[in-house]
Amino acid sequence: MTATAPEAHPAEPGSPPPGRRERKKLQTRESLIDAAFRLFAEKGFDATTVEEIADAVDISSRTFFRYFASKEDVALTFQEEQSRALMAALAARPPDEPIMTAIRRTVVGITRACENGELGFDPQRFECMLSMTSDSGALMAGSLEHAQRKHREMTQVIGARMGLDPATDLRPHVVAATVMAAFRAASEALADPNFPYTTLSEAADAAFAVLEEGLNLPAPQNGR
Amino acid sequence: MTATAPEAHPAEPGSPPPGRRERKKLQTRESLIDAAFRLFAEKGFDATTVEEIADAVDISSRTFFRYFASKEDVALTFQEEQSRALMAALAARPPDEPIMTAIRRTVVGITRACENGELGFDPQRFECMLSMTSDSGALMAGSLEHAQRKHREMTQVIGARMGLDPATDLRPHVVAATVMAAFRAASEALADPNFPYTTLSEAADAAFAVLEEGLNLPAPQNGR
DNA sequence: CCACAAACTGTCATGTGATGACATATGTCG
DNA sequence: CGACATATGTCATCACATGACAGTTTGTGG
Repeated sequence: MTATAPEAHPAEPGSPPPGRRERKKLQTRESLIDAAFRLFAEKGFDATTVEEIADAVDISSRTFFRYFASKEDVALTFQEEQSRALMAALAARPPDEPIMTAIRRTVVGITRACENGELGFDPQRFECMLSMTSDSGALMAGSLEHAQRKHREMTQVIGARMGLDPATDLRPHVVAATVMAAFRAASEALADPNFPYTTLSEAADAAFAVLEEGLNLPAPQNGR
Repeated sequence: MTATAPEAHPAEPGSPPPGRRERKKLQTRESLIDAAFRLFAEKGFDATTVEEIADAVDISSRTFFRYFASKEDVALTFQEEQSRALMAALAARPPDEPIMTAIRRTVVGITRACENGELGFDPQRFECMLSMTSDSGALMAGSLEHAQRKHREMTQVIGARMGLDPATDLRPHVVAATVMAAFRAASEALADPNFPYTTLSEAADAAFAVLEEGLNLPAPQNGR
């Protein structure tokens, strides 16, 4: 968690990964993720040990840690892809949209894509992540920390879109944080059975709607 | 982190703790916190081991874990007190204040109190927490998770103040999340030397100001 | 094709956080 | 004081994580 990851990213160079070595590495990595999520879904995050994951792919646990910095890290690959997609989609929105509108549409769009499995991975993983995250405190913590790190990138992207320098203007920071917040509020509402929302994208859309209405207003007792 | 805490709270019953046993327990607890923060300040959070903390108070490390559920937990006692104070202060605001205004004043007030040591603990701890949290990923994660848990209480308090039921209305959730977000944005701005803020309370006030102005507006190139 | 360098892997050892089990010491109360 | 509850220490154990070293595979160049 705390240490720097072993940069085992999906690889970026030329489309045909030059050597067989690279291919094998990628394959091992994917197998690990697969096995991990299978076990997570089956026994939960905390109850799954690194050794089990490693055994499932027939490598030593030591080697596992050469692919992922921590157990959380495997699960977080998911959020990593998600936020990568999100950032890209945001950058592609028409530049004349007001910022929150652009963000709302982006977030809701990406979330929906996740739910529908249009993002290159099994939508079951999406659901798996959601439940695991609320079950395991450790994963929750890791997930929040990951979001926090992404937050910084997000601030840059938002700043660029707003034409404001995040180094000197607070506004991009506040916008970025607020977006995360809306998303988080949506997650909680989704977990609560009292709410009518059945999908995260739906709940997120509602949260953004609240945000756009403005927050300060409803003074306690009189219809505003 | 993930497990439930050993409910070793400051104790709540009659002002004079009945027996000597309770007193000793309380004292041990305080000593542990003291020793922990001394070591944290000296060597950092990650580099301090539970054994060292325990040794400093001359108890076994096993006993340490009977007082605190985890190493993070010791550091988080701080945030615990802080959010307790915050929640109380919020509930005490005049009920006719618009919600965000009430929150802004509460948060800024409590933060200032922390900075000035008016909250029953050494303000150095405040600073210590700030730097530790940004240095240690583990503590950062723990801190975020703690905030997440507090978030739920906060949502209730805010809901009550707004006269809205958090079980069926998204708005209290979004407000609570947004407040946390503003606070977090302020923390980051404070860490960045480019910003002119020298205290967290100052940065937080600025963040809330941005929030009150509204977020959606600045379309990229033309004055809104 | 062979030799060499680089990189991947396994094994072993170690440190740390966290928890269960059990015996012991200490405070509490009749 | 004696019975009881609770706190603590010791010991054992597990899981995550990392460093060190050796063996193996792969890529490269003669």
